[in-house]
Amino acid sequence: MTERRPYRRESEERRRDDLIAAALELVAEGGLRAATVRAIADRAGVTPGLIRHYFSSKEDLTRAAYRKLMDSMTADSAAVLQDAPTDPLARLARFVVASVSPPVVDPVAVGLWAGFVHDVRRDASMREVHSATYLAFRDKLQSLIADLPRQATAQQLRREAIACNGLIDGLWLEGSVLPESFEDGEIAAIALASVGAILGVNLTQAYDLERNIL
Amino acid sequence: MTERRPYRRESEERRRDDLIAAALELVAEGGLRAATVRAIADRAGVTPGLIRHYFSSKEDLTRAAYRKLMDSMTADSAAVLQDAPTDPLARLARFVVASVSPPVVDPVAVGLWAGFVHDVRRDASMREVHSATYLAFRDKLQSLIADLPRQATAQQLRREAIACNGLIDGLWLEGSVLPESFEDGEIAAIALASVGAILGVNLTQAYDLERNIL
DNA sequence: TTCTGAATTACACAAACGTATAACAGCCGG
DNA sequence: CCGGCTGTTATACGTTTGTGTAATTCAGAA
Repeated sequence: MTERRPYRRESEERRRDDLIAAALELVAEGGLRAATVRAIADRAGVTPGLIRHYFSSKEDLTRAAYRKLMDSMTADSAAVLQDAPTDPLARLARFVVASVSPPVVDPVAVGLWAGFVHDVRRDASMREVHSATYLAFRDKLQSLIADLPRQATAQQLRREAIACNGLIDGLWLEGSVLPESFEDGEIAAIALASVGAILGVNLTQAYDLERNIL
Repeated sequence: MTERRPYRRESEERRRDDLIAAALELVAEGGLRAATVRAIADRAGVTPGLIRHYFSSKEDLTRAAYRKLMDSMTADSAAVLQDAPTDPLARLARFVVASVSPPVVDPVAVGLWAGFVHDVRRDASMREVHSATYLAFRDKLQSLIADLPRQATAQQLRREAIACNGLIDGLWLEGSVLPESFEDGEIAAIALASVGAILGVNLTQAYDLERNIL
């Protein structure tokens, strides 16, 4: 007659969220390899069997976790523009800076992203999630660029958006993987100057101006 | 009396190289998870035990494979400048284009890189390999920029190199993960235009000019 | 040709993996 | 206060993992 572990019954939504959160933590720390059924259950404070009660397989949980990650990333970048200024230059400047600063730039996020790369390339449904998120971010960037007081063709707009998005991604990558190689604010300053150069506008000035007003 | 598998004795270098190559193939295909001792041995045409004869542990083999990957990447980028023109603008243009074109831009390479990210962050020796390779590439880029007929301070040079490197990395990433989202040569054209804009020079023209001469 | 030693195979082992199933216990409607 | 539904735990199974060790066989030296 051994003691049986006491437990609480939780709502399905709560349990699924907890399990997904636990899985993401583990993937961030040690890659998908570290996110075993037992480790996830332990982190979430339940026993392994419960996972299969809420997810038909470990792969199912993995997909759910990836969706959650991507959704929260898009939400973060969108939140920056919530109370943004009306001046197009200042809006773009703020968006750029936010994209290469914490919490977006974060070793954990890169680890998470890297952990899913292989599954994204293999699994069609995960690739779809990835593609949608990526294009949503780029489209938002492109709309911010289109609002600038300039003249530009559609093709030029597209290419500028791709370039700026690539620059942001690259700086996001480097800043996250090798954070000790850069001074505070250096990446943000570089991002502003470079995006401004690509677009032919002065983002640095726009950012500083709006900052001083506040 | 079962039949024992026949085999050939090979040099240590040959065997180590084969095992490393097999490990890299598997990591590229399915991440570190797929690179099991047995799978690597099978791919290399030997039995699993042999791996531990040449590598003290699987982790040891992993480190060796990562070093090999990074070394070959630096070698690839260096090879581009082997028979490069003398004009600084044309040299930089060629380097930029090569960095965002095959074989550098390659889904396999991104998969490989992503597969190692976690181990890079955890293991000090792997982080050192990563850091050295990254900085070597950026330094090369910075020296190419410094050769341009312009005036620039040391800090400005550093930041321009970081920006261009980030842009190249980002385009490398996007072009590799979502190759179907871009037309042929589009990424190269974007890279030339954007790097040129960041540095205040016309790289597109320099690239086309040198191309027409050949 | 024979001998020797090192490269290679073969086998074994404990731990950890994802999965399946049955037993328990918390909680809601009576 | 009490059944019964089901969320949850417990346990077990077959596979695969990395690793350790002994047996074998290839290739060069003598």
